[in-house]
Amino acid sequence: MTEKPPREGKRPTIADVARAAGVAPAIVSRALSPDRRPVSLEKKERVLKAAAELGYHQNPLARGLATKSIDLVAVIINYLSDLSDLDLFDPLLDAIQSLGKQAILIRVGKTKRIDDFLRNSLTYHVHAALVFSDFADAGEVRDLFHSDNVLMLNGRFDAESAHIHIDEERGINELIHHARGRGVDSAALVTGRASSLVEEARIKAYRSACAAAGVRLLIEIGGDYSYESGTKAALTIAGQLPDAVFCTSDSMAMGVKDSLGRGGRHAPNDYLLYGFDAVDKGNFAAYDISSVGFDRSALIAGILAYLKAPGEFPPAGLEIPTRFMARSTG
Amino acid sequence: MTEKPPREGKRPTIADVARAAGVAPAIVSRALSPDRRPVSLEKKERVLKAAAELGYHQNPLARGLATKSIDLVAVIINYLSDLSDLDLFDPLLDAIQSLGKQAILIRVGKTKRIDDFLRNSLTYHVHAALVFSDFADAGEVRDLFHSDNVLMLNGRFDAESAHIHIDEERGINELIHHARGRGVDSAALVTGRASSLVEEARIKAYRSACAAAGVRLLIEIGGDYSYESGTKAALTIAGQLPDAVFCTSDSMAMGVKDSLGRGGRHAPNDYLLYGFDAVDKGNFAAYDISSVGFDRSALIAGILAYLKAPGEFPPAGLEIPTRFMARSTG
DNA sequence: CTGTTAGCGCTTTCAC
DNA sequence: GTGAAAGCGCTAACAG
Repeated sequence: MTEKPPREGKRPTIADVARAAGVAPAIVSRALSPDRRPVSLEKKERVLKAAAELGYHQNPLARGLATKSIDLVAVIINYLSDLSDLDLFDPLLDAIQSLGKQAILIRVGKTKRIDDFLRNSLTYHVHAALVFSDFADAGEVRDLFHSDNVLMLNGRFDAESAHIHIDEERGINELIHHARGRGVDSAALVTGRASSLVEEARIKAYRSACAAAGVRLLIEIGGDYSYESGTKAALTIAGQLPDAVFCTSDSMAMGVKDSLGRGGRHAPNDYLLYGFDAVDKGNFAAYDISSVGFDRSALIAGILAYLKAPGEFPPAGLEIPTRFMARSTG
Repeated sequence: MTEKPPREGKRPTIADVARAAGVAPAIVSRALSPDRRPVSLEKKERVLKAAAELGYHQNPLARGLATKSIDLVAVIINYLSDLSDLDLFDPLLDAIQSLGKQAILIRVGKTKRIDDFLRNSLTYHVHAALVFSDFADAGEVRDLFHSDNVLMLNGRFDAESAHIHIDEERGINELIHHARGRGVDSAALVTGRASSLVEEARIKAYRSACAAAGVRLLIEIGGDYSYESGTKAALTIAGQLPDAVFCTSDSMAMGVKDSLGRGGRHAPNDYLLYGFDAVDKGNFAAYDISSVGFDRSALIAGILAYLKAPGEFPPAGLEIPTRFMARSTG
């Protein structure tokens, strides 16, 4: 595919195509637009032919400047670190690209001054922002993006903001119910970073479900979702092993399993073990941990619907149910 | 932080700041530039003050159009699916952002017509492209990007292209040597997609290292790097269990371990098991698999150096050695 | 050092 | 349906 721009070293512009096709630049713009715009069929064909011959490709910067829009979707996350991230972001990237858009992945980490590195960046002008990170609430995020197309997926939404909410309560209730049914009387809860609203709600759901079912929560141990923090938490738990250990992430449950296993305590014989996330990619035989999960393709579909027509997204947000998934540890 | 643009509903432009500060637009541009550009200290201060008061933020689209450059780095990958991806891309994102740039993640998948969805996109205009995917060779990639700043990390480099090469041969030689030292005489090799140049080289390295060390390669089984493909491969291997099983990814080794384990065959007693990648995030106790790895921070540092000064990158490319890492399975 | 001018490449009025 | 012209917001080049 050898292409020779008319001017050496420079890429052909719309003006070059116009000259080659013998029409005005505006006609080229219309002919090449995906929308149906008024152009005679004959000229349109001439333009298309000329564009192909010259190897013309639109400059998205110039178009963006003129239209104040850009086919970029910002995906804002805390970290890319968990197995469940793989399950989610790989299909998400695919979905975004299937729309002809591209994803710019913003890893917030523990940055405090997020706006410093957002304000002057392209991110500021994206078509839409998908906020998984809990770094900011809906109002702050709206202020941070030029676009109003902000989809909150971090639980920090308000009346104005589009959002998708994972109904974790339902799955957690099922889980506790299941544990109770297997005779669980006492339990330990291993949690993630409490600074997250989602995590906070998750913890509360465990507490109230336990209370309602009559499961005594002997201890709560703070982790950070990671495998390592699970192994550490288990050290504390081992002292007084409860009937069950609930973890707010699968990775932590894996850590708990290995750590307690080293002390000869094995699930489900010596205790019941429950994780959270129900990762697919990480559903290894050695860690077949009962968990709470949801239909990721439903989430992706919801996001896709939002990206396609943000205006038509249900104002009340979208709700995605979770379900308890029994595996071998509980 | 309430900001009121001079014109209702519109964001302040450089012209607004110039007016407020009583200087010319060009002065504002210079004053706000991160580079040291000729501006009197006094005016610079006036500009900075006015900009702050107006809540001015640069429009990167306009700057990009004028300068033909943009602070965006394209990261081109096949999939985001493996544990080793987490180990690599999380710190990589962090590194890119530490440079004030942002990463646009292109997931090629099995797309054939990659250029269709690249040509008209912003990707075309990025500051640099980091090519992990093996979708194209150096020449094609150069043709695909406006920028000449393409760093090949997929093994498909040529004399002209900047590249970082992971010297896998070294680690593989060490691994085979180690296996041989433990009495391994026969082995099976479980491979990934052979379409990848890196994988092809990896397979060859195993073959020649085995030949050199006197290890008979009884069988080669094609997988796709995934855990599932490892479990499948093990079904074939189980028929005639060799002394060792070499896998070109840790995930496949995990699958092999579980699958053979179900048949009562356990490493390292019944056979030796070796993976490849030496993932950290996925170094779970249940899968403490001997593997080949490299210093990921060295790779990140190399990429960072390239992004900072592509012109000063060693023309011969950068070489990163791998090492065998003995764990409990071999 | 400063300010004016001329674009970057595209889309969008708005007359014709 | 068509095309001239006016920007989008910014920076580079050039005189002053």
